[in-house]
Amino acid sequence: MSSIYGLYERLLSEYGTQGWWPFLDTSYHKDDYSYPQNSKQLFEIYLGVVLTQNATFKSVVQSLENLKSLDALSPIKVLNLDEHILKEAIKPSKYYNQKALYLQNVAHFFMAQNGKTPSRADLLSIKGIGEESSDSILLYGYNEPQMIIDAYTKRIFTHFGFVGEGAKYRDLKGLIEAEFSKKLSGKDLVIAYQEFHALLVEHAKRFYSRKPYGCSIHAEFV
DNA sequence: AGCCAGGCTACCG
DNA sequence: CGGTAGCATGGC
Repeated sequence: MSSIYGLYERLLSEYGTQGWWPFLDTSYHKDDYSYPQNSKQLFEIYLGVVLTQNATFKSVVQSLENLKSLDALSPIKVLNLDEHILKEAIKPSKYYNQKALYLQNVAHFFMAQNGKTPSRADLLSIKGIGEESSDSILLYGYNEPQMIIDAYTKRIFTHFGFVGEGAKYRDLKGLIEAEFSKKLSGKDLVIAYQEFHALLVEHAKRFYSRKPYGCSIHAEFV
């Protein structure tokens, strides 16, 4: 087995389903893909997406808990929060000056959206939301079939030889989506993208933090 | 004690 | 367009 889909199946058998996104809401259960179920959970994804940019999972949880203790997990409350307080709350997630602005931007956007599903272009127009953040919001927030490409995905795919060093975001996204959309559709496709992304992160945390890369799974695909 | 985290914007050529 | 400096904390 040497296909990209084969890697997905192999990682799934290795680590199992990850059932992923919301950081704070403990009502979220693995293998239940019906989330987010309300506006609060949806906005938490927007917050998490911004905070997680080049930051660790732990630090994002810390920041979200700080915001929660300030009762500032809703867009209007983020906007009403004193800027200094907001920055202090999200400090663990780095770049707090930039991210405070980004959080205000997504809060405005979220309210203007009024429940509608945004387009990818709309999301990209927000200062602070790039390609990965857009796809994360669409895939986990709105269950739209958009594969997320992050630094780990690129690292693993380059190491496996699926793409060259110079591959760009759209190259990786196109490659994966072309193969997956031939095999799956509808909700199954969304779930596969969610799980594949989460599995790549899990795998990368174990084996792709530091060179030399590689593990037994890589050897199976050479 | 360093190294490095699930990026993005602005600005360079 | 493609490439990269700057952002800037804290866990391991």
